[in-house]
Amino acid sequence: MGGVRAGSLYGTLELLILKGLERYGPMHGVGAADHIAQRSQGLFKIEEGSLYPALHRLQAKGHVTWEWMKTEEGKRAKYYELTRSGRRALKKELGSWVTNTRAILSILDLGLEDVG
Amino acid sequence: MGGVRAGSLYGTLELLILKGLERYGPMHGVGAADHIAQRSQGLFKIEEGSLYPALHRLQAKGHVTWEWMKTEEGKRAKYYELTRSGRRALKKELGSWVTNTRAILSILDLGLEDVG
DNA sequence: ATTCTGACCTAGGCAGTCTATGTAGTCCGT
DNA sequence: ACGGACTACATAGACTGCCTAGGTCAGAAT
Repeated sequence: MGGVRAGSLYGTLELLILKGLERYGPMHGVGAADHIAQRSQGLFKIEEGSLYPALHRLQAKGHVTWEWMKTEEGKRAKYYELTRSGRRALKKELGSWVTNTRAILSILDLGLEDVG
Repeated sequence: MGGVRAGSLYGTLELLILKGLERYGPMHGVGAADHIAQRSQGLFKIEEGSLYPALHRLQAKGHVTWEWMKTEEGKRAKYYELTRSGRRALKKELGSWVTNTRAILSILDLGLEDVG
């Protein structure tokens, strides 16, 4: 059943979404969540109650914009795109995440080989 | 002033405390927090309002026990010690943390060299 | 004795995720 | 054309965990 209460990524969801938009260009909400699920091999299943509020926060901060478009199956969906500010935020938050993770690794007395 | 709102370690505080107890044996609350601050080079400053509730949760789960003792300066303090169940929990949560972190690394398209 | 300090405690706030539920647009079979 | 199924979006309320901002109490220092 894999799949973890994604409390495990508390605080990193916005970062993961931004990264997805950078890698693949405009995506709709469900697409972004799917991307996260796939890249994590199904470990993180983002629920809609987490997903949409996160997208709305990103938009409120000006990190993304959106427009209605059609999916490949012809359904209408909001396609989100990174803004310049979003790219800046991505870079910055990526840096923080790495710094924090490095610190936790050190506290846990783990080396890279344990994570890789 | 370095020091990050430790929201950055949301969900990992109990794990970090357990690890400290494993490494150094019985410690009191402030000692555990100091250990985390030191190993993270001052990045994580655990506030008392986070620290004590976390210790109480660990105790409620049976992962630690405590007894009153004296610090080197002669002050009384609760010294916490890992229980068997605590060691098991440590091992398990360590594994989860590594798994989750690995997944996030993959989503962020980062390699070990970026974290190490 | 009084003050100071270190360790402990807790209520209430807040942010982010989840559960549960609801809505609207599009497709498809009949 | 209509009904039903499906997809994407949306949101209220619960819950968890860290923080702020108070406070208590024992022992040391003066």
